[in-house]
Amino acid sequence: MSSPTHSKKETPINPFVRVREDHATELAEDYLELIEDLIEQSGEARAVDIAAAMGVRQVTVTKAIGRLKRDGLVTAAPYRSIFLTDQGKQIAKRARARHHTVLGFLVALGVDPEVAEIDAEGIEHHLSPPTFIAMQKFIEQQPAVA
Amino acid sequence: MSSPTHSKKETPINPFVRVREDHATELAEDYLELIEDLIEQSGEARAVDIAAAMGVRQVTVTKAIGRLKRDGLVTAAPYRSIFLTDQGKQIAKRARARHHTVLGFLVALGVDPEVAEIDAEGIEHHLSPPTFIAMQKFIEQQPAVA
DNA sequence: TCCAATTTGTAGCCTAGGCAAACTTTGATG
DNA sequence: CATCAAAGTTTGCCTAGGCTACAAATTGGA
Repeated sequence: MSSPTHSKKETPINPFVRVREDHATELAEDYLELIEDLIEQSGEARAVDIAAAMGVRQVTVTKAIGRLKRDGLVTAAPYRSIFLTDQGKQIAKRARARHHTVLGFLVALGVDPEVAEIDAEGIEHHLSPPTFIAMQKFIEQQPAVA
Repeated sequence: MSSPTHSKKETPINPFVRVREDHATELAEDYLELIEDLIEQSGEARAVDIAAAMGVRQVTVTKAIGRLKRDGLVTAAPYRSIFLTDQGKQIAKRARARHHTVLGFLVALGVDPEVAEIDAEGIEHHLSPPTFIAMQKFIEQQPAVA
């Protein structure tokens, strides 16, 4: 059962390597999703609100925004609020869809929504497409939760 | 500002804070579980094998082992192989049980075992007890997967 | 026994992501 | 329009967790 060399982009064979790669993008996704939420809810994304939501100090947000800017995911002028670039919006949208699915899945599994919300945040960045699809199928097949 | 900080700490921690805390212990758990595996499989845990399994350089293993030593989870003399302390064994045992359950759950969900193995590594560190129990129940209720 | 390959350790460097303290900018209010 | 609190930034520090390059110890084979 050696590999039939299906020319797909190589997914890391090593699970630990995969996890390390996931971690590298995970915080960025959380920030982007949060920024989009704040803009929708309150019209703008301010560092003070991001810090409160993330449970970190403002200075930590400043540094994180700097990285997001460097990577072309947000735009931000000093002392002004933060905006997503198109690329940032795309990532935020995918992150939100994934979060929504994982949350729905956990609830369908019977997990309390509050607990599901917390756990979803942890696991949503570590799902390969097949697992994601399996969760979606499970939600669809689920009879009304009694 | 009027509220004098109702100082709760146990439950409703911010999901992002929870994830940060999980990340702090996650690598240690992976190392401990791996070390135990290596000891069982080959009689001893050597840095070179740990490095290969984790997908990192040996120097990275040396540093990680140093942290585990500092935290009382392993013992290791220079140029000798690595052993788990009782506390380390306990953590490894719990980690392995969790891994096994998550893997079984994903497979029961219909995910291909190879994919499940990779995804399990990512998500097993982010499950609260209720979610864990829900997964166990799901496995039990599952009819034999044909 | 001795030597060379393997393995482990050390030194030094890097980025991410945290923090506190001090400073600057903004904007609301008299 | 002066002031001042809130918000944001800068500086400097820390740990975790990666890396390369090199040094030292161990071990197996001739």
